[in-house]
Amino acid sequence: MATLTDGGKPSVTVKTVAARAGVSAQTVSRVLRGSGYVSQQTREKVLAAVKAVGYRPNAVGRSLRATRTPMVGLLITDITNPFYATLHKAIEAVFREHGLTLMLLNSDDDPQTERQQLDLLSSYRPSGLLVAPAVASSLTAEDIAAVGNCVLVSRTLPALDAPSVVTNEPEAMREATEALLRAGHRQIVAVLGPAAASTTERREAGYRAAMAASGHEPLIYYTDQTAAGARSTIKQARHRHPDITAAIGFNTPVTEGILAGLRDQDGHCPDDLSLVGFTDAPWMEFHQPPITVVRQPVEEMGALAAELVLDLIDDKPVAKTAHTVPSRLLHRQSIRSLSR
Amino acid sequence: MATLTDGGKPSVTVKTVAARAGVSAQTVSRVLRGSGYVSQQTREKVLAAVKAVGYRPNAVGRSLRATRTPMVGLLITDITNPFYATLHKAIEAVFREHGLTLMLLNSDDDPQTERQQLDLLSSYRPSGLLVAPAVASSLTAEDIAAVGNCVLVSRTLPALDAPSVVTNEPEAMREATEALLRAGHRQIVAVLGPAAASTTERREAGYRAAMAASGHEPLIYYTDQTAAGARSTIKQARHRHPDITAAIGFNTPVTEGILAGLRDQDGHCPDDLSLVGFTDAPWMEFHQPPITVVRQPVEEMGALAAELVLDLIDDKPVAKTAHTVPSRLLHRQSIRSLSR
DNA sequence: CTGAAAGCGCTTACAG
DNA sequence: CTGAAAGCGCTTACAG
Repeated sequence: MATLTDGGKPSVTVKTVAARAGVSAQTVSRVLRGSGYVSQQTREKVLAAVKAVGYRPNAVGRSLRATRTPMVGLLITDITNPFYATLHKAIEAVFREHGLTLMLLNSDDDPQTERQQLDLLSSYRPSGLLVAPAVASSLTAEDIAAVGNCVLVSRTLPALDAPSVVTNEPEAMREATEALLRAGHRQIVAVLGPAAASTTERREAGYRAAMAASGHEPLIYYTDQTAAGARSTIKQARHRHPDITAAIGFNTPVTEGILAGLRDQDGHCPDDLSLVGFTDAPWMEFHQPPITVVRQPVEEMGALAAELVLDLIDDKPVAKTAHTVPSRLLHRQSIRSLSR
Repeated sequence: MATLTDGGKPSVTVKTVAARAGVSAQTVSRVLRGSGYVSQQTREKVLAAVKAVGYRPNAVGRSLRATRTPMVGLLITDITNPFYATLHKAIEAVFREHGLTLMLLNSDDDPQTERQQLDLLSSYRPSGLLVAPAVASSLTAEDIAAVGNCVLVSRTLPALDAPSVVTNEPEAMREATEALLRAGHRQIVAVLGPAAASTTERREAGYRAAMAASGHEPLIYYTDQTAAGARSTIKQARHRHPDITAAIGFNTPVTEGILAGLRDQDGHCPDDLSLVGFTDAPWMEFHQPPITVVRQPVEEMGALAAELVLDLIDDKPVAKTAHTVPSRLLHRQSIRSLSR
């Protein structure tokens, strides 16, 4: 197998094709790109030569000449979070139609790794960038401008005045909290993500608004947004506040962690703890009880974010504001009614 | 924002740095790569110049010269299948340490898309490739040799004589089936993936072996390996064979589909249907009942596959055989005992 | 220890 | 409709 540096056999390039077809290299290029006028006869000769010599285009040469690579980065915190996996799929589908490659980069929610990954991406001179910034992200407006055509997804960052795609988290979270309040719950713990994340802030605001409006005390726990973190957090919370009757899960992993922790304590949902999740997952539908959840339109968010990047690439005007896609509360059966 | 073609301001290259530092371009290159001898004084001058002019390396130029890109492709069927998401994460972690970028490509389990994605990857002249081939994959040994340093993951393909990383599916599946048989089940339906997939073949073989050894009739349904497909399949199976008492789920999505379909029919696990899954997922632990499952060592499989690619790149000998990582059955509570 | 030259594969002006 | 020249940014021999 080839190493990174060995020469190997002389490679097949446009020149090889040109020689075989008896034309010049740029005529080959024209035929291959389908741009400019080429006579039918020449085209056929070239195509035949391409087959004959087994030519395979080299994207690196093309990118170097173009000073841009037809590639967009997707810099997220964790691909094993199903929200991001679904987002990736939706974005990729849009870009593929437009001949753009989506390059997935994991930051592990670590600012240093995030910066490394961005530098890496940036070294390929990509055409655009989609980011869900890390919690303590150190990315600046300049970092992002250096790549260009950047859109934030799900998470935003005050320092970055880029367009973003988010969902109406405050309203959706308020609605979720109100559903619990309406069922008679008063001690409702919100198990959130990292305090510094924009998603936490926005969801927390909705929770607080609902609690304040009803005159009840908010109870908030921050986590690292993972199932393991939420699992120990919910146990701690229930231990310290035995009067908790309901919980809200920040995202799918956190909701999983809440249920796992509850089970660790031999508790049952909804008898011992009512639950509302944020972001749907397949298992929530057939879980016993089925989990009431704020359903985020993940595919729609991905598609919109991709379209915004395409608009930026095409120099179309894009508002540097939050583009909001609505979520809605999906009532299932994880809320126990406390009304008597 | 920049389009793909506009010139923009003159870009900062090694030449810019060289001019600023009063040295030649290849001295800059030497300092940046840390290769060859450079005097301490020169190194400092160059580093200062790099900062002063805001130089950012261009990987495209480097790759063109090297005729290889330090990038390995991961061509899978569906990133929203948590198995692949976890696999991606594990592989990426290994490659990152070695300065290799992992490029994720979705085939949607469609042979045509798979070929397009491989062509795309191949146009970047990557250093290696990891593939879980599509069901009716048309990939040939030549296709793969053209990229080089290829390792198959999870799924294999007879036409491809490449090293592969798999788990001991026949044994693990046999063990899972035997656990059901031991609990007194006789009508056990195996809800598998696509008939043509190697994973289906291998898991089916284990299931058949166990059924044959116990003298009971196998009952097999093939699916498209998605939750939606399995959902309608299990309903159909239970309708046609009302005596079914147990099911085996091919992978996480199929196991989800079985539970969803069971619920659609107002059935309950394990009272109306015992269940064993293949491939663990977080929710299976706290589901009521917790799901008994064959746990695949996904991270380990990913790490091993990555190491094999690294070995191939380094021209180390790698056996073109299946490298097997053991799975084991994790007993939880989704099997109802029928013994009286 | 450092530099001048050449070339990786492609495509963009510029001619004809 | 087609071609000769140049250059995208980098690094590999080859000299000194």
